[in-house]
Amino acid sequence: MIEGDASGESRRTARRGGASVTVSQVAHAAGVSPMTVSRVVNGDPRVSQATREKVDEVIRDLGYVPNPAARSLASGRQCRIGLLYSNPSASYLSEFLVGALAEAARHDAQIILEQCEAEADAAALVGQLRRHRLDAVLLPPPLCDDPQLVEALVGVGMAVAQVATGRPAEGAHTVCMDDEGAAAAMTARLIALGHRRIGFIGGDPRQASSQLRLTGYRRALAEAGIAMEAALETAGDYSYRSGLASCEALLDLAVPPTAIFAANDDMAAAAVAVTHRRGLDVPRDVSICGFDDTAIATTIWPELTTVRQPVAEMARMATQLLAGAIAGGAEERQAASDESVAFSLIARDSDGPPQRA
Amino acid sequence: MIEGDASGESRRTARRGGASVTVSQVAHAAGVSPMTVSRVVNGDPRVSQATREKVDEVIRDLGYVPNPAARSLASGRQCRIGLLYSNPSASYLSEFLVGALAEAARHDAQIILEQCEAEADAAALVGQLRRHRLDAVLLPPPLCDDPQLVEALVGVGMAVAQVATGRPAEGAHTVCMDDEGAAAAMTARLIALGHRRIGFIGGDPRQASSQLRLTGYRRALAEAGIAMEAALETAGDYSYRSGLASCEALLDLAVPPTAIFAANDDMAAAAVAVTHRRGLDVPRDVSICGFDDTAIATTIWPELTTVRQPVAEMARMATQLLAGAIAGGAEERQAASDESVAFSLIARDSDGPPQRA
DNA sequence: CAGCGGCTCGATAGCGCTAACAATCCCGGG
DNA sequence: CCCGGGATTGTTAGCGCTATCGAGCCGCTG
Repeated sequence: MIEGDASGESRRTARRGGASVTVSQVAHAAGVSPMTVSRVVNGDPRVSQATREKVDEVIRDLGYVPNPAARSLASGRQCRIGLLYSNPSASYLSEFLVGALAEAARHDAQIILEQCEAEADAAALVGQLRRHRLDAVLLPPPLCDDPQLVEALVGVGMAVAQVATGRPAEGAHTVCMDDEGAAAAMTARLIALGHRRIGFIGGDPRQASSQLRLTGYRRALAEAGIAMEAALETAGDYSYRSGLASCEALLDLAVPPTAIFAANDDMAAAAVAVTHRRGLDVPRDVSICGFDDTAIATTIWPELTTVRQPVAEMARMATQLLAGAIAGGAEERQAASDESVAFSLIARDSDGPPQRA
Repeated sequence: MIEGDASGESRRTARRGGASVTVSQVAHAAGVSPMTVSRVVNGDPRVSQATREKVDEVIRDLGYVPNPAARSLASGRQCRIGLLYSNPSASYLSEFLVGALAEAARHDAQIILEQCEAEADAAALVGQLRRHRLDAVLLPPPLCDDPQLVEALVGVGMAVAQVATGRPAEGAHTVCMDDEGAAAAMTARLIALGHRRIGFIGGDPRQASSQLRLTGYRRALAEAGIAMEAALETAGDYSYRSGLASCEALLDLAVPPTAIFAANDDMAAAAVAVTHRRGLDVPRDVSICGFDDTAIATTIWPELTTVRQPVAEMARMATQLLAGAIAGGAEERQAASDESVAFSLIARDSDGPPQRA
């Protein structure tokens, strides 16, 4: 009897830990019904300006925050997004996760990580996903390039977003960057700096991006009227080790290139290491450019001139697409959208004009 | 009459998209009450073996999966864990996230990323966290070493887990690795290989781990009866750039060290680069060891011998601690536990016995 | 054989929120 | 002055699950 409403409140908090404010409390304080509060919170347009302001004020005063569990239970709309990954580089995954999680928080969506081997049986995988009650799936490379997997996922009615894929699938959302254009732009940059012999270190041929980047490189050369030379195109696989070997081969040429463009930063970093070991300076003797703008690009010295692939932004967009698709229901899910993000060239310290021999 | 409950089902799915199986359906099919199904699902011991088996079977047949939203609404226990990060390295964050998310999925907990500047006002931050309805906070380095922040968080009754902190706070859970012991072990390894002059590249003095690693290095030297030498201890700040400078200084000594132990992998990678650029071989001329086993350790060549800090595992444990604390309620939250994980030495190709001069 | 405690299990009543529909109000036209 | 219709707000009834309490049942003691 010491506190008037203690019994009511203690009863409520008996089960729960936090004494959280509910719609009813807000409604009572604002002199409206809980439904109206709900409408205000959800931005329903059919609420008068006056009411909206009053409710908003009470919400602020009381520090009301909607309970997401109750919300998704009542509305029947929930949002669990699986992120299937196999073995992308740590920095890629990290940036991807940051983007996806940031957007997920805005939609009260949950991101569920799902490790998955590339060779896994698609059917078994789908079963696993259902067991986790996933409504949508985020597919970063290289998984996004597996047509069987994507098809199986779309087949069971899941919203699917392929990020940075080279093989857009029917019914799946895609968020891509113009890899070819970016590679062409970087090559053109080197040409503009005065380079005529530009070596290229290719990526893993099993990933679609590799081909696109090579094509971009060739296109830029062609547009500048520079003859292609097979010896200047070496085959890597996106690993540092392969970059080492490729760069050695390039520098061993009778007439070595004055610039090397690697299809990712790891290989570019390897090229820098090889070049240094040979007593050459970067960029004075050899210009070296990378691709992706991953952590290693700014870790090593000199910092790499590279193409910035906005991974976080792409993950964010993909997540948004999925959240929208889930909220919109089956109809909108059909209208899979293809978004594209802009790349940008990040000029740092690893390239410059060729040495005047 | 072909399907008895067809009408009921269609009515139910009118609102919702997915025709998900509910407890009631399972209960009906198993001939028990919904409550009993709930008990089985939650592993309540007060259910007879026979009933449990029957229900389990039906659950499997129907593919029932509990609805997490309903569950957390009904039980009042929800689990939103904030992950405050400032600017850790991408690979660290990535591994951390993977561990945390994996464990979070097991507890139906949600991880919410919260970017946060180190200088941010603790009070303002706490408000922000409440707005996101966080129940617990995961604090990776370097944020975990901010006493004000931790205190403020614990003060408002949030469960807090400091990961890899050097400053355990009252009332916070901690998950740590024995940095000092690991540094000592690595140093001892180099000594065992025959090295007597071992250079050390220190980390950012503002982070607690730096001091611990330096202490471990010194302890191992002392235990081996090797005199310490100030010139062999250089000051870095965990960045590649600082590793470059420190390594140059070390190799410029009148009698350069035969081995270099860097307090993290980035600086060790820089040391490898400098050594190579001087025309020296690693490990033949200089052994180089790192710390953390981040991506760069296996990216560069030779791959670094380093200390593996099980970041994912630590994040996993921290998340588990938090999930437990939230589920347990206020009483258990008091009993903040301090877990410790084992480090391990990863021997790769960057170290070996000193050259017989 | 009444009575008691332990073991299972079911009925009830919400958790906080929102769809769907009902009610109300205000306005101008008939 | 009454009525239809748009704009605004309230009422009802759950969403799927679980906390709580009580009912039924057993074997046991006195």
